[in-house]
Amino acid sequence: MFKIGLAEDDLKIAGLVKTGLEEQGYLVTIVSNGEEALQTFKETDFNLVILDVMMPGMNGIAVCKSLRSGNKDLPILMLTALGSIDDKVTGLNSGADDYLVKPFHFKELLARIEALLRRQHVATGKDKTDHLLSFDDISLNTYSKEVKRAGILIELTAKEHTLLELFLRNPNRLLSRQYIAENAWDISFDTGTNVIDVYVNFLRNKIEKGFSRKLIHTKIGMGYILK
Amino acid sequence: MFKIGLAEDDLKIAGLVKTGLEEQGYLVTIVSNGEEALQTFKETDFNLVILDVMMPGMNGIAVCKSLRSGNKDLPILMLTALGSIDDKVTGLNSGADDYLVKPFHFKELLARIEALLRRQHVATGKDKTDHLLSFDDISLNTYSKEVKRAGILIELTAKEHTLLELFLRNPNRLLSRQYIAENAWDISFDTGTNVIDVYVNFLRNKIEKGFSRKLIHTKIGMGYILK
DNA sequence: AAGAAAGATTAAGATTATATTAACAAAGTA
DNA sequence: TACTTTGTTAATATAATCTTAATCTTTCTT
Repeated sequence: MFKIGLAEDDLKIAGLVKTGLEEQGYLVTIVSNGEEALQTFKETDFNLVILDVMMPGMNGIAVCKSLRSGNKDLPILMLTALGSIDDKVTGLNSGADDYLVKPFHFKELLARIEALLRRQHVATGKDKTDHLLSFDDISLNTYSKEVKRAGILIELTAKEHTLLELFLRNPNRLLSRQYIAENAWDISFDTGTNVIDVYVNFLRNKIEKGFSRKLIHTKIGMGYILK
Repeated sequence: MFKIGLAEDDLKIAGLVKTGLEEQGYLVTIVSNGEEALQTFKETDFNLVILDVMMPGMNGIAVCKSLRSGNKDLPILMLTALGSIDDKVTGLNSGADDYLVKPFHFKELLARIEALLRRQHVATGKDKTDHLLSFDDISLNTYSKEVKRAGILIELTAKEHTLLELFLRNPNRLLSRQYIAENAWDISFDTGTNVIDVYVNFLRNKIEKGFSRKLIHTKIGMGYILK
């Protein structure tokens, strides 16, 4: 459940946006001037705020700067009737993440909100679609434990699954045998075992045989990498 | 130094954007169709990519989706002549972070790029490029273990990689054989070996052959220096 | 300039790393 | 318990890397 703050003095617009967002399952808090916005949105539990630039008293730009100085993570979307380029640039430079000009289509506002939230969540690692890992044409669902490549279901054993998950959580990154041993097995010292090699081989047979692109590559003397 | 990828088939626009961004200190790589975009921007060292939606062959939406599946972090900005709301929504929903309609003002593009990069930096908490070592036109990614010179991928063995990394961590600094032996090999006393000389030679063959500038220079009686 | 020292280059052999297979052990299931 | 599946170890084959040592080239010293 995402909590969105909306600072907008035009009550008609505010109401429409609130209704629309609530239909999408968002929790919306409306304020109608800059001071109130600053006061309310300082709270840490807002996932995103929408600021109108033109408001009585403190304007959106000032609110944005002030919010930014206290909370660098908060996604801020500016909303305004001003359409001139300089206004947009000023808005974005004051710390906003996006800028939308009125009149706007609700659909576009929604898409921009989603883009911002998506990014926020990817970056902070707590994406709501976190259980879906994918790379190239392979995907792994940590809930259903289903693995598919190019749409084709692949059956993996528990260890193979764990190993693939480790690779999918670290794409384009070389994983040393040591690292794999610690994270997919519970080996913290060198036991002289070759389980990892054997399992990489098992995994390759299942996810690469019959497909043209290789996924797991060997870097001799270093480890394995998914790319 | 941020590296930006630009996929745009209109060479006039591409040129203008490139020039403008380069004036701001960005490094810009242009491609002119979707397939090329996918191929080039899959590389791990782009900080942001700009995709035109309408391109010959694979379009921007498809490129965006595919890039997203491999790299969740990469900021993507879509650029297009289509101004309809549905196009914007489709673009944003395919994984883009922002969407700009042509004709646009360069100032706005720049402000939006800066907003995206700012967010990226804030969200990841630290310089996202601290695993990238570089000197002149050579770069080494300590995550993916990829080495490139002037954009060309160079395959190094484990020892060669370790040796290059040592040089890149000590640019413009003379490294004695003793120092190299201790840090890239595990030799702490003089064994009378010439492995280092041999490996510097191997490394030179891979990173200097075919390029005009020398990187590793010999200081007779002292050691080697990267400059 | 000649000889000595330092470094570059090459090739062969030693060493190590990896892929693959099979056998065995452990765990789960009927 | 017997059977099946999964996980682990070990052995082998193959390939790549690393090291050594010999020779060639350049630089330094006298």
